[in-house]
Amino acid sequence: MVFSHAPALQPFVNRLASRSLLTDEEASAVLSLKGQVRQVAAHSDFVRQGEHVDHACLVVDGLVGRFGQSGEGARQITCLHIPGDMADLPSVVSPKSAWGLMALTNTTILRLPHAEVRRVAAKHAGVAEALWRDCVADGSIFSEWVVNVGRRDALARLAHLLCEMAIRCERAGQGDRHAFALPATQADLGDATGLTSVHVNRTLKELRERSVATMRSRQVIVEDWDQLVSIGDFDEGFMLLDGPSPRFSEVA
Amino acid sequence: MVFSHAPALQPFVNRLASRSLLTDEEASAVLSLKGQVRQVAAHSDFVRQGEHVDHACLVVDGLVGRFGQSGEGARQITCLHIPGDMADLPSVVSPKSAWGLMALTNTTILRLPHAEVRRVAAKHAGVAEALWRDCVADGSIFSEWVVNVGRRDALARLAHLLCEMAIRCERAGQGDRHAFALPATQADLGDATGLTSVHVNRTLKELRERSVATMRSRQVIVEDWDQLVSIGDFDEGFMLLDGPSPRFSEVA
DNA sequence: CGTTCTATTGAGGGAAGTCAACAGTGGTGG
DNA sequence: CCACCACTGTTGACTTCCCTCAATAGAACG
Repeated sequence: MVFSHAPALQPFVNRLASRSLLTDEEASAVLSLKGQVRQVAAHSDFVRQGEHVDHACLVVDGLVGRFGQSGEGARQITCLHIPGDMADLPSVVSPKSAWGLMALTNTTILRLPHAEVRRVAAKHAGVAEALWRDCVADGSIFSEWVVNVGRRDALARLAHLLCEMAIRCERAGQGDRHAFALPATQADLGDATGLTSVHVNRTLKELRERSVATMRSRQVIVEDWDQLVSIGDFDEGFMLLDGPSPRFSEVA
Repeated sequence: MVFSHAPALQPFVNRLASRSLLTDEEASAVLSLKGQVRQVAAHSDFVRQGEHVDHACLVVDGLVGRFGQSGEGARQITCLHIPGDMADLPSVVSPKSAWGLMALTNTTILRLPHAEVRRVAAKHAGVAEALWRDCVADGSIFSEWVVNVGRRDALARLAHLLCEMAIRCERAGQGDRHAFALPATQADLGDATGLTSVHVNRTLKELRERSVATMRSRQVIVEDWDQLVSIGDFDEGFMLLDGPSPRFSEVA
């Protein structure tokens, strides 16, 4: 059953509009995309690595992890997606999924057929440009995660992750940087930071004891933002938050 | 001085064409891009993190590292770029560079003004699509690096990196997977894998003693490809090498 | 109201880091 | 053409951060 998903799509349009200038026509073209709503149970994979997909998944509610797997089955989350994110936008352009997607908590997604997205992108160059830019923003986050996992110790890694999620939740209108939802287990955080759940536990304890941040019942409370930023060596430059880039679609 | 850079651009067109279908007109539009050739000395940065750039850098010859930095100055290379790669293609769409670029060896680059690239992308939707897809391919590699650095031990990390570079060099027509150039120091490899140069040294020694691969005078000799793949837990799926994806630019 | 996740804590081990010394290697200038 | 110097590679001894294993407590769920 297909009807207007505009309310579910609005956060995604907002996300696009934060980095790209969209005309009203383009914004409403995106808002009028048709798709199917799906519920995904906590801890279940809904896109497998290597699978060919013909739709993209917009996170409407919940939390999604994009992950890769090592041969021994160890999982590494490479990005977390919150409501308003298109978790596998790259698949629109490259339909064989090089990653898996899992729901970390009970999650609602909107499945948008590639054909739909492609049609809109083909018709509106400004939309194609915005989607391209959105992929670049995600790539920039992956890049920073390589730095995080490769060059920072456990305390800094977790602090960095919390900073990133704080800013992203704030911008998405889901709480603010001092209090936001992060419905992931300590094991999930370990998969995101390249640590074990045991070490995540000890590290969170240290952040708590230093009165920097506390995580309880899937909520993060940041008591000392500046210290969290300092411990996490966090510079938000990689998130590409400087406002819309000039559009070039119309240039002759 | 501006003249035809078609020979320098051809490898880039080949790279694009390996993942995207380009018409002859589109290919020649890319080939006719104007730019400036620059020499960059080994170990020098030529794009700084956070800098606003107005051109993209095509690697013509040599080896380039894309990197991020932690607060203590520790460098983490997030991607290596070989000839034919556009090292900072994402900047075309997001001109504030969230990463730095360094030459690992004496390198020749071709600086292509964003305005030029944007003009061609705006005129030829198929080129825009190909560039978007190229950014996605790079993003997929970042993602895999997160997995590599986060979930594999030193031996596997290096083996994985060698596999990746072997395939990429082979596809770019620079040697084959059993013998290719990798003009990086052991310290550089450490920056790429999140290890210290000392540990890279010990680990390369082990690969050598196991008769899997040898690195000497900036050349990698792979003696046992299958074992290298096995040790590195390498699955080339993430490189998006399955041939051109269908193009959607013309769809009404 | 048990069952099953999830969080917490301790003890011990191991992979990689740090520090330091020395050996190759390659480029440059006298 | 050789001598020097800076860079890169190699190896050893010691340290540390994080992992592994294991046991228990707490929370969520039916």
